Amino acid sequence: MLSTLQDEKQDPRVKRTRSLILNAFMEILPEKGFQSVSVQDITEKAGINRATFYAHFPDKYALLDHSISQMFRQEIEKRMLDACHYSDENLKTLIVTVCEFVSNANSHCKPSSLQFESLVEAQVKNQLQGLLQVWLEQDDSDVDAKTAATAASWAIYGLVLQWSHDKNKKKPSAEKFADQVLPLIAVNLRLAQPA
Amino acid sequence: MLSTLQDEKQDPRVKRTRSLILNAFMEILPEKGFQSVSVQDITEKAGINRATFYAHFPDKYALLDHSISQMFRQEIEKRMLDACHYSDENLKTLIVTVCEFVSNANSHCKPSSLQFESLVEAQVKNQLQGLLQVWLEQDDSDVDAKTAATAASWAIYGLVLQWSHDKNKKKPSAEKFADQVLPLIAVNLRLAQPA
DNA sequence: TGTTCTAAACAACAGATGTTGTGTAGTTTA
DNA sequence: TAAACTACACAACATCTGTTGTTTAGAACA
Repeated sequence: MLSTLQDEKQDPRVKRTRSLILNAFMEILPEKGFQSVSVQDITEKAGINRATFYAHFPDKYALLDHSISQMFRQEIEKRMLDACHYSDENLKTLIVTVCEFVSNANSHCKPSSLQFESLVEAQVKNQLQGLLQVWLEQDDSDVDAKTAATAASWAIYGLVLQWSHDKNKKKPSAEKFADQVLPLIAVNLRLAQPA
Repeated sequence: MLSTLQDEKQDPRVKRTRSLILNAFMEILPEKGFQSVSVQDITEKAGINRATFYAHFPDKYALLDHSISQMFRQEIEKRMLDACHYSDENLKTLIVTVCEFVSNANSHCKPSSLQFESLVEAQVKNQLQGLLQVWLEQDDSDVDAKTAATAASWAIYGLVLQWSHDKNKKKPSAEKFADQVLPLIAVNLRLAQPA
């Protein structure tokens, strides 16, 4: 399921234990939800001693943060968004990716909680911002890449969250939604002038 | 310091205890920082029993959320931003307000923590979004107020946060910063078309 | 293969959270 | 003004977190 991160030589026990923790966490999350899962729950499921958990992660929040980061990065890599340049088509794919990711995160972790959602948010926004900034810097335009990437990544996330919380029967598909908001985002990516 | 919220008839003990909690919290926060302050600390400072705290707030996070909400609302009301209409001038004032609020929050609560910052963020964004939506709905244009307010409030917060974390010697003042990002935000508030 | 190093198990502890039932005190009502 | 209602104090409890020192077991090294 979750592949190991570090390709360099690592003590096999460390890799094994870390993998046990991550796998146990991903199994238990849909059952219990993030808020009510405890470190004790996770370590029981993983079959390791609770004190060992703290050698790998400072707390369950760090574990969630790491898991989200890894999963979202996989979604980006799967679509090769990290290896392409800025275009409206790629921006649309990015927005759809975020839609799908947020929807999946919320439906596989019931009941959701504020802390869960804010960690998902922080992680996804961070990666969005990094990616958009790289895209813009490759583009050789005179836009302030950092400012543009910040405004756009935050706006994307805000809009996606609103879309994902939409209980309306007429809620558009992720594709249609992305088409609708694309102009709004694209203009941010063009308008930020260097100070 | 903190005024009571409920103007309707409320048991004086409830008001008194609540006020003790809020005041104690605001006193202890700059000393200890949010992360290391405990409910026990707060109730000791307030001179009430710990179990009583839970009759008023489910946890310290809810207490922080409530405090931020109230303080930010006061900042909005102080500048009468809740009683005016949308204009570039008022939008600029709003951005400056957020800058000042975020700067003050971060400097009066050292060491800051992720959870503190994400609660400040959630609360400020929420109020920003509400206010911008009201402004746009009053404006009688054909823009999708909700979408525009979402994109803009998130972009404002993202940009302000980046500004507030800027360690650069040449960091612009809040006023100058607001001038710089105003075009970026303003265009969001004009571009969201009804679906 | 034996030695050294490192990760994990284990038990125990202190501190904090969240809850509960009972008694006390303050407020409201008739 | 007494009775009824409600908020708070209090003590106790279970659960969880984070930490620590010691022992055991696995991995790396010579």
